[in-house]
Amino acid sequence: MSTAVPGHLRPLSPQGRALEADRALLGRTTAERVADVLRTRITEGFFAPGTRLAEDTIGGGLGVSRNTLREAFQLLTHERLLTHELNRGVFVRKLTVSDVVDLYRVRKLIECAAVRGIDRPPPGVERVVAAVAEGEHATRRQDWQGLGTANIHFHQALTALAGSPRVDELMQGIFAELRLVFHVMPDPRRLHEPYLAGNREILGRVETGDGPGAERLLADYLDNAQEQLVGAYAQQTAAGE
Amino acid sequence: MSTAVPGHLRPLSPQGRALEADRALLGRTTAERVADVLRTRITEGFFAPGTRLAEDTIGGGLGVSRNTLREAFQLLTHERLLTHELNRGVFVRKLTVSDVVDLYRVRKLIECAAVRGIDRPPPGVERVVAAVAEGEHATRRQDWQGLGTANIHFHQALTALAGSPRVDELMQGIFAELRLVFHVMPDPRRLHEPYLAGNREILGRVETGDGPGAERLLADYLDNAQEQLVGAYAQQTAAGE
DNA sequence: ATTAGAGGATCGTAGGACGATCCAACAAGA
DNA sequence: TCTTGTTGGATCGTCCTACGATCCTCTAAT
Repeated sequence: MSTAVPGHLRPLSPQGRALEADRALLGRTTAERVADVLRTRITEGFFAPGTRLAEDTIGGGLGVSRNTLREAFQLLTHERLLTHELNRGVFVRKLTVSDVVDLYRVRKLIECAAVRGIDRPPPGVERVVAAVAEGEHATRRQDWQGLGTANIHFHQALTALAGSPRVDELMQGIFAELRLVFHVMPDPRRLHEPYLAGNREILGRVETGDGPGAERLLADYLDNAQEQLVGAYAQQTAAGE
Repeated sequence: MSTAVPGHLRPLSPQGRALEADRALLGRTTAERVADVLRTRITEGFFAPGTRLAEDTIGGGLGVSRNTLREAFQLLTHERLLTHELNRGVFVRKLTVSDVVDLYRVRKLIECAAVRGIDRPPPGVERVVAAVAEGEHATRRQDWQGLGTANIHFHQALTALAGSPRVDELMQGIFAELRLVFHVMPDPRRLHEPYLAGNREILGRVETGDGPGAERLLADYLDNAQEQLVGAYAQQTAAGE
């Protein structure tokens, strides 16, 4: 089951605060760790969309009981990474075209709103800067997979500007779903490289506190990306069936 | 576990379509039905925030096995209605003041964005109209609890204008959390009645296709509501401890 | 070729077991 | 008195087994 931060321990001493990071390793159930493993496998493409994850096979392979595994499955089902069909089992999610459209609808709504209000260099820009650098680094190494990841980090950093834990969580899910889409697409370079320049441009606006400018760029950026992706994805999924 | 719509049955005949509504009762696991029961209990205030839900007690009371119950708990934990503490069990969530602040941050972000783009009477206004009517009806009957519900319906209808299933789902969770807040507040009339006029006013703007106007009203509305609620909630929670 | 079964695989749910963890109460020591 | 063990009970985390229900596939009969 999922962990809550126990809020009633004791007032944190400085040393106590230093250990806070390690808490993630402790207060976690097996189911959560299993979910972590599977999540990674899925988002990295090891389990392709449509793959069936049988309780027996996976549970046996990971050495956990069916109960525990089912809890992990449920976690991931809630994140929309798996779909669950009654009496048939769980499958790696296969997104429809209209899913992809909705993904971009949400992105436009949230990401644009997150930057619109900016009127000075906002707290949290460092993460945006870091993500752009990460993308350029990956490009130099011709690591297109890594570029895709950096791209996602860029947009996560943008949404983080909204300063809302709930929005961050929502978008984390959105981006995880997006990865599912990316994994059925060929040629990751063509998929990700075109947006590198746009990222830097948007970063420029954010750094100078030009929220409306950033929003405009971002909106165009996302419209473009959606058009590209949806077109290619429609073909891809049509071909796959 | 959660149910996916089986997409491979057959093209729906007219009669088949008529039965679609009943499917909710069938293709659902026990865990989901249990979650429904508990969700209702929680949002209606039967289980107050902070209440512990012991596996034994609840499972025995509902006549389901621990496995199933744990799945239901997990569902609700994901909806943030329960918190789970390792080796201690699950509790009805107690929101902090900063939770409430975040709730309103998200509402402002989403709801405003949902109405901003409007430039003509949008599809889906009927639901907004209906919600306003529901609120006025409840007021006439002095049903303040019902007014609160109508209020939530109003805002759900607004967010639905964005036309995004994912946004709808997010906001459904947000409003469920909000109910948790309402239940620790006394005097539901003072809590909900002041916003009745605002609702109608906003509806007016939406109906005439004045998106920006609706957004402005809504932003003020939400700022006000947040201020009111946070102040009272801070007192209330401080008093409760 | 279509349809109706039969069989096998897998899921949904129940129920039991046992170690691990937490909490409260109590005892010993500074 | 306050602090620091110690102990016991309650509850959780995880595993295991079991069995009916459901779905899928393959075969046999029309």
